[in-house]
Amino acid sequence: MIHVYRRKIGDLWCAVAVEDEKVWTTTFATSEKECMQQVLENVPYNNPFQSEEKPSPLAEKIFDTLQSFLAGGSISWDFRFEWSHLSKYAQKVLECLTNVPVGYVTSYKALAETAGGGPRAVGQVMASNPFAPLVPCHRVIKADFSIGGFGGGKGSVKLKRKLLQREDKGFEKPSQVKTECGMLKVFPVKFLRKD
DNA sequence: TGCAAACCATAAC
DNA sequence: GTTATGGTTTGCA
Repeated sequence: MIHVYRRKIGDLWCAVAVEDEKVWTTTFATSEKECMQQVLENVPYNNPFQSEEKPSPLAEKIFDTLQSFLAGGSISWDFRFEWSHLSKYAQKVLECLTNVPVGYVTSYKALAETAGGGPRAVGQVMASNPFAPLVPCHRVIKADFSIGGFGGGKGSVKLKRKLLQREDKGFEKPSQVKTECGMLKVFPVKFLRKD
């Protein structure tokens, strides 16, 4: 049985779906309705699930993590994602992405160069990212440093920008990080085009 | 700038 | 097997 929980953290709604010690999906949105809708989309359709008020210890831990993340902190990865049902390629892209630090962004292109495939394929993976925002899909932008798209409704691109600006650590120069697939280029949040 | 064509993994037929 | 579809990129006017 999969259990779904929700909570309002700051000005955002967050929700998680967990089963035993595994995390199926996490998500966030500006409204409770959107948020719940997104979680349900990521739970395999014929799996039984139930929605509950009182968080399990694991859910509690994830909410704590989300809270510190939304306050601008980094994430501790001491829980297990259930992503074995995702394609090999998707797993690879998501794994690479987890290495992008707070205060930096990367591009669809750079991610494609490291994880394989093409920029649009990377976009596909982002669009169906089951672990937002823990797997930081909001830190992926277009190669020209414009903001790019973002899942989940209308004002969501604005939300993406807001999240990134909240994460800005004042870094000045591009860098690269090590991933299981090789080096990945990352850029300071500052590089982002204002528009 | 703005538009068309190439790009690559998936989902739907 | 084939076609359509993106959170894209590039080239060329």
